Amino acid sequence: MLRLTKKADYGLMALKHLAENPHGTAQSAKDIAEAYHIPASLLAKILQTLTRAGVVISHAGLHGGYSLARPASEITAFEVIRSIEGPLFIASCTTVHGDCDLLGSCTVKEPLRKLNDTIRDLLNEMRISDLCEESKAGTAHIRSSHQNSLVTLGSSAGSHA
Amino acid sequence: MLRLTKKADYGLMALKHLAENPHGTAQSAKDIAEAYHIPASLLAKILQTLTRAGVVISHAGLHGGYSLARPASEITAFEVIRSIEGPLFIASCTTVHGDCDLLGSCTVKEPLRKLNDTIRDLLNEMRISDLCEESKAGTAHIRSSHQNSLVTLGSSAGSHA
DNA sequence: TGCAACTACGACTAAAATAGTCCTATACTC
DNA sequence: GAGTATAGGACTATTTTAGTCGTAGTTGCA
Repeated sequence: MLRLTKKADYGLMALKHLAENPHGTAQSAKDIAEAYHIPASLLAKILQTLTRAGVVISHAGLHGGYSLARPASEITAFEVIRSIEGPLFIASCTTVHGDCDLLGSCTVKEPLRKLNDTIRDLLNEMRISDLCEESKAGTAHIRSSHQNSLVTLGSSAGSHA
Repeated sequence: MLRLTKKADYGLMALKHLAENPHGTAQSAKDIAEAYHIPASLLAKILQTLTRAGVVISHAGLHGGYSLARPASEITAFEVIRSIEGPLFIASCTTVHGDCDLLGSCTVKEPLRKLNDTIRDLLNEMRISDLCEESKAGTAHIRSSHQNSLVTLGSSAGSHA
């Protein structure tokens, strides 16, 4: 449920890759794509989108490529995903303007809007630098301040699969 | 981003409808579908799925239909969505078994898994009865304990297109 | 100056998921 | 047994996602 598209996945991976690049030098879409075995031309388009969104900086020409526009700690997962996937809403009936196909007859829109806000907020607090820490530190923490209110549910959720 | 399918939407709406049914008598898929202007045959299939999942009880024959298998307060949004959409994971590369298309090369799987867990937990705490309260009480609260830490971002998210 | 390596971007095709329909069988009530 | 309902599989249509291609523009360097 609630799936990210591959493009968003690839985008996050590429940004993480750039963030981990020690020298901050530009890396070509092709090189990054090869590192993760993803289609180079597709990743190129994704990085172009992220360039327009101001998340990365592009550098054309020989030895060109992409680099982060800001420190990894200042780039949120939310802006990356929204840049790539566009502004969507969890309830499929609702559009950007808050409209609803079903108009008055849709009764779940409001409750879902709150859920949507919460998820957006979670993504807003997740940074590219967090992705790096995760893989380095083994099992880390996305945000310690959340843990008391949110991660409590880890136990109550054991009933799935 | 992170969109629910229409089927899940319809399913939640139908369950909310059943939960609000004062007498607890069975309601036919056709009647519910007409109330919300959604395709009757599609809703019928969704309700059949929910029947198999043990969320609703079906009653064939004249004056038959569907009713909740349990009190609305004991049915979570999570089980409804998972029943309808199947067990998915937020990272598109990951399957039910925790596999990843990209295998070792996917670096964002782990951090996203935590996000996935958190979202699942949120859905687990959201009950059908909550959907009903929302629309009655006007603007209610899914979980008051969330508001201080999360809903702050409503403002910070206004910066996009 | 000219080539090679890169980004930029729109048009396009392919594949997969979602949405919705149809048909037949079966169950139940009156 | 007639009528109304669920059960469910097969099917089609639509939309979204994924990925490709071609061309144009930019830059660095020999």
